[in-house]
Amino acid sequence: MTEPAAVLDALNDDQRRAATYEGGPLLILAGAGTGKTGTLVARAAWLRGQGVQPSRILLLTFTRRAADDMLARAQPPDGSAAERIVGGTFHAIAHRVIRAHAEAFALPTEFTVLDPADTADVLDTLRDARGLVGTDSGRRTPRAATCAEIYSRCVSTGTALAGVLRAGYPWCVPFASQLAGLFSDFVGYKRRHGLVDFEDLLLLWRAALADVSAGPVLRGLFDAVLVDEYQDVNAVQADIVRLLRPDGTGLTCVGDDAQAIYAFRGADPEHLRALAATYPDLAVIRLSRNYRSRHAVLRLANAIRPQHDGLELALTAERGLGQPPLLVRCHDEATQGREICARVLTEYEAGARFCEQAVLVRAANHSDLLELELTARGIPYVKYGGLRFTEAAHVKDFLAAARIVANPADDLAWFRLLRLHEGVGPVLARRVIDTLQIAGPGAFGRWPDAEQVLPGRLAPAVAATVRQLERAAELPSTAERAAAILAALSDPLTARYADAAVRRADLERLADAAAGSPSLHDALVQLALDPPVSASDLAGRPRIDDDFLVISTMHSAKGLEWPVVHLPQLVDGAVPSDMALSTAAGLQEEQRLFYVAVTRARDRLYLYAPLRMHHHRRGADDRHSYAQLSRFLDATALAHCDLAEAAPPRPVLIPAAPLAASVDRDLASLWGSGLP
DNA sequence: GGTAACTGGGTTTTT
DNA sequence: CCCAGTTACC
Repeated sequence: MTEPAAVLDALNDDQRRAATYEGGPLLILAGAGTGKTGTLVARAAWLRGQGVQPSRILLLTFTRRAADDMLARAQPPDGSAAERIVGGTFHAIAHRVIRAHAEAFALPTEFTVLDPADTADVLDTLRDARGLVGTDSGRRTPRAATCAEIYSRCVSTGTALAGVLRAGYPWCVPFASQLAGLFSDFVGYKRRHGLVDFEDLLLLWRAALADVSAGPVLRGLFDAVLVDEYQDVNAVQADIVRLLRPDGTGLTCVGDDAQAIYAFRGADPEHLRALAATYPDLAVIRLSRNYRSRHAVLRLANAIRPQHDGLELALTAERGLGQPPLLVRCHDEATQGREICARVLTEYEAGARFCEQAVLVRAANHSDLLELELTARGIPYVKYGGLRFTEAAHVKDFLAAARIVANPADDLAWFRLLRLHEGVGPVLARRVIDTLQIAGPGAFGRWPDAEQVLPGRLAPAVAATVRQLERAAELPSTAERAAAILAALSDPLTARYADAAVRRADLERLADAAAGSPSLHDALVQLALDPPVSASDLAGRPRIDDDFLVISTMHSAKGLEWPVVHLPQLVDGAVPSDMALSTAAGLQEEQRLFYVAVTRARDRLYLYAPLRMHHHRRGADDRHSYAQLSRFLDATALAHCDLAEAAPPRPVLIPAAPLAASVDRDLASLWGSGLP
């Protein structure tokens, strides 16, 4: 552990003032790249120096990576419990609290945590009863995942259903009463089955903190609370922080309202702006000396940064002038793909390895064409964001089987596992589950009855899987159980997926990762709260000599930096996303997202704007449209950029139509042109 | 009656 | 590419 004094010596004046602030509640307004993490770590060290026990310091973050990062820097990894700072994501800490007092929350000790996909599955099974299927009087009903989003938005913003629908889902307004019914069914279902979703984790923690007898106990566990990325808290999380530190003593919040990009999951930078009203004695310390980016990059960043009264901030460069961002106009998306490849290679030859360069996109599919081009040219890349590993079908199958082994009463898991078998659809699966009376104890014991429900030709395969899972439940170690589950799924997976071998390799890694947990249940909670971003993520870091270009969504890039950053698709409809254009708030969030993307670059920043956009459509009618340069690149912003034109597409040397016609004539001659 | 195979329409971001 | 509706098969 580094001594507090040494940690403080490494700080600049503002950072040191923040780290050693002795008054009441403190807001550190930390711009991008201003050494926020180091300051927070130093503050934790200073608090220890002031005699605060590490175990009485709580550090709340939004990603586990951020939590691990800071904990690793703030304390030795092998200290005793009393020497360790308590840290994690809001959800992870909530889970810890609830699990420790499960009986007070009327939950089984090993309650199941529903991830958002599980939530959508539950809603899917419940929505028939509320007439939320198919097309209702010509209108398409919201999809299960959309219902889940709406539910989550209501809860995490504390807004009534009607308001959420009006603001964000106007096309669902006609279904308001069905949705209301669905949500109340959903809550009932969760309570009956001992299920807890992400929102519940926070709600239950907040309820405990607000409780007359439990509140003071939970509050009293900590002397200091440090909250990272405060601009990303939702209403419930803001309440939790307030309940943890009602008078603000020992509270430190770090954030930057210009980097708030999670409104879609209920976050609102107003909570950060409201801190001053909540705590009249709030001190605000700004960190504006930027140690990441060159001055030329920061000029653009400062030009596009949205400012708010009382929280203005402009970044000043500590790393020299550098080159201005380069805006490259491209004929179309394919040209853009070639152009990015070319510039990635130029940078590579100039000394920037692939892993020192990142392509940041607004939506995961914006890199589709680029990926084709990268593959064609043999440039290795890894992609972050977009589809998550745990959303792949085979991973869900494995997790369902694991959930059955951990808790045979999990009927949602049974539903998925049974349908994995050839010939078993929703109706048969439901019947089997009803026969097994899954909700009660001893479900496995009733299997012989359930087998009678299945047609003779299907029963043996399903029975084999179930027997193996039953035996897996009796194995002593997590590792053995995970292996047994994988073995049980072997046959059905092979039958279901053409690429079963690849998928099995994924699952072997998953099983290995799970083997490290004290119990199968712990492994499942871990996976729900902190899903691996990709299959490669599970295997640990790629080897040190491996060099991959990084493709990431702008959201997943938050908090990271690269020497060279490429930002494609800077046209209206992509950046900003057309999904966000209808509201002023949506557009502001897009602008903050663009700000986040720009401030990831250390040395060089490339902006790309295709002038012609391709729209994927099945069949022959692929369409193109002419694209407007992103509205974020107005005259002020462009004044800080250099401009370039991409190499034009190759001219057409031979007109294609006559060639095609001659090939068609040759083909026709093979079977004669006319039939008798 | 129930499942699989096909077809047509819609695609953001994630703890 | 996923999802929902339709059709064709057991």
